[in-house]
Amino acid sequence: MKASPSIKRRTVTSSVLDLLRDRIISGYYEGGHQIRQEAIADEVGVSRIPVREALVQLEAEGLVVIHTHKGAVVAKLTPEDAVDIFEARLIFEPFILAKAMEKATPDDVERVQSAYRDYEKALLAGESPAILSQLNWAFHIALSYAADRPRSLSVLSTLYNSADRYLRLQIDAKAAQTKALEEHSALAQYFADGNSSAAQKLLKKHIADARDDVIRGLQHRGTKVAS
Amino acid sequence: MKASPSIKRRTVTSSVLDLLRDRIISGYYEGGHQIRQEAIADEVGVSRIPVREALVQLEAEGLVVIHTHKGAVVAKLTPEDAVDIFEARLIFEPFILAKAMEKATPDDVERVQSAYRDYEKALLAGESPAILSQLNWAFHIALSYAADRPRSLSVLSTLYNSADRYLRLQIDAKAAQTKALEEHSALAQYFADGNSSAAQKLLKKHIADARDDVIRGLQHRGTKVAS
DNA sequence: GACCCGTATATTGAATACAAAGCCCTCGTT
DNA sequence: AACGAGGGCTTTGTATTCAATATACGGGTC
Repeated sequence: MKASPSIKRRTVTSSVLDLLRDRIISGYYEGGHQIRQEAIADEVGVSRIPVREALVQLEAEGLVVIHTHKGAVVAKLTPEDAVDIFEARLIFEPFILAKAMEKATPDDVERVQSAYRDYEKALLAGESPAILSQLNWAFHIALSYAADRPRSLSVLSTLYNSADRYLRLQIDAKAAQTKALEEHSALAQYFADGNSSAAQKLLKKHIADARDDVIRGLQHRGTKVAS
Repeated sequence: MKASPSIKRRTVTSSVLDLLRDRIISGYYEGGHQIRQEAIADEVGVSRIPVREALVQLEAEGLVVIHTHKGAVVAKLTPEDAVDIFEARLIFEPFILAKAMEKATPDDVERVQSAYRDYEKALLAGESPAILSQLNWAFHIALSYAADRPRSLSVLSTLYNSADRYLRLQIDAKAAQTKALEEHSALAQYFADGNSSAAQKLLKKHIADARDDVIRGLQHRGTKVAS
């Protein structure tokens, strides 16, 4: 089974899907925002059918909630939801990492190193949060790649997208990004050394810290986001 | 499998979704089976639109794979996929169980007991595999309910549906069901006693055994299913 | 003035109709 | 006979159109 998600030809539905997902994750659409099918359709210059299908997929990803005959609303960001997501990652990612490290080849090690360098380069270049987020995720993907577990990867990917929404509203994004870089450096080293237990431990801390930062941030914002 | 019975009004898409999901999980559609939109539409007496939307959701659940301009194919059952799914559950479910037990109230205990009795009753009554599977899942849901983690539950639910496909082709279903009943009994007891570590340990064994049974079964069937 | 109920409108759900891509078979060439 | 080009057929992707439902507004009643 060759996991090749890119073989899918570009379709209108997928374009709309990417557009909407990006707007939700980036915070352009805030939690509670109602997404009107026709508004999107008119804006992009397509019919409502691809928009509908994109929304269905977004609901499966947990980014929107669809109420029958009432339409799609961007999922709200709450502390409870953040804990739900980040702790799921907390349990899951180190497990996948362990599986990956069991089977990792030199190519896999190089993939991790490369992903690390890409992130570092982008951070130093002062790239946008969107770019950094993407490369951050690419690094985590690289860590998991060798596990060769499409299902688990899919679960992780969904969780990450939702987690990213919370990460994007960090107050001091710069500090978080720099901290991430340092931890990625160590993770990449442990990966290369085959030190699985150290890698897992650090990854857990990495995610737990992110969770705590997010929670703190949400409390700081008060009820503004919750409701 | 009725995730949200009361909230969402019954829609054609959801009916088709349930129908197709059921056919895939039950094995009526084998892995590799091509699902023609128009065939389903004609059979049910609806247009292709709801069928398409149902297929999109099924792809998100990992039950079908959609190739652009080529259509939907029922996901194949392979040993690698089974390991992927069952080990994801193996890591995830005990974690959710622990979270649930931290917060469980007497009502939650009663919910687990009730789910256990329902399964026992159905097994003794010689109910169909479909019914037993549903009640089996209902028991696991009951164990997780108190955790109050919708995201994690959703992940678990998806994993379980796919896992169920493998469980359904067990050679000796009766033996597995009886074994499950015994383990459920002990799990329910640990839950009631608040013995979290014992419960987690048993749940892990429960899932690991299921994984091993499934793998054995797949090997026994040889290449017939794999290809 | 508050509340209930019907109607009007906006928005989604589904069906029909049209466009485009993939597949398969034929036919011609070598 | 093997191979490749082309065309027709099948199936999916998208647009357009019609139907059903929820929300908002207004009139009537107490």
